[in-house]
Amino acid sequence: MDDRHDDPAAEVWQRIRAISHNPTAMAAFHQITQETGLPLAPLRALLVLPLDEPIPMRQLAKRLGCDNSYVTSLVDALEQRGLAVRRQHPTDRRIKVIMLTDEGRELTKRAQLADTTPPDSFANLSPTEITTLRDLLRKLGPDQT
Amino acid sequence: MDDRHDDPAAEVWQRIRAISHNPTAMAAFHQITQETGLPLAPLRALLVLPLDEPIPMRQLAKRLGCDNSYVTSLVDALEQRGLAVRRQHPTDRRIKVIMLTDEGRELTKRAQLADTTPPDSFANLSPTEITTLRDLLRKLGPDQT
DNA sequence: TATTGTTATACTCTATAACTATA
DNA sequence: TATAGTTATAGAGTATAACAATA
Repeated sequence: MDDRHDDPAAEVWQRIRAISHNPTAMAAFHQITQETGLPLAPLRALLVLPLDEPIPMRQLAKRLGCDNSYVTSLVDALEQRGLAVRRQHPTDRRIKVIMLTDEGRELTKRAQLADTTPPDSFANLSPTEITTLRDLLRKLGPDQT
Repeated sequence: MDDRHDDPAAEVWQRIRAISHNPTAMAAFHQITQETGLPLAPLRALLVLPLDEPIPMRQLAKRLGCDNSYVTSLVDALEQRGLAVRRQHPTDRRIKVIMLTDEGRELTKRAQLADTTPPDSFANLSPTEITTLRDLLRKLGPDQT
């Protein structure tokens, strides 16, 4: 009657995507965008910004896997809201480094927590089941150093 | 040294998202967009279109979980490329039904295959491991009738 | 000459509001 | 009056190409 789950591998694949796209999984994140008015993309940019150490724009582009020109607008959005500032690189004057403000640091920590906290349904699994699941997922790689 | 995996649940959560966003997982899909020039969103729309039975625009909007006005542009894109056609509903003249063409049907089947085929790394798991994984993921819901 | 960042531009994705035709 | 679809518009996300300043 239900032919979607004939193939266990297909069901696994479908479920992995369903869980990761689960709206409740992104709820905390969207909550932040509501409160701050900061769009999702700049908020994500915060996740790859070091809390303490300034990094060049170019480095941010590499971490986000996006174009340099797009980083300009991303950092514009952060700077407009006082979450980050651009500074001159001490030796190479072509480079601008981006650095979180205190406010930006607080928001970043909050975003990181929202980003790494598993959905509530994880409570349905025992610790043993979680480690079994972890070991199986490790085999699906990619290796995460 | 590596403090990302202290918490097994956090690692599971991270890996679930990493696997589902794996670029190679979307490669077949992007391959189709390259070949056909059809953007990603209209291609996804094909996935929820029945192969044989025409459905109203409104129904398509519901299946995609998007606004009616957006369906208009989605179907425009499909129609411009000869993948689907609009027809009058036989009894209610407000309604337009959308129906796949032969070409659209072929592309849809190809897209469905690309969408449901698990990544190659699934070969790293034995059939037993796959079913174990499936059972654990079922507990993470949501229930999928 | 090569590199860093910015600007201008354009395309995709998607929603809201106003509108037309039909029920 | 309510419903189906369309149009106009706008904002978010993102890239390419041309450009300025610096190395």
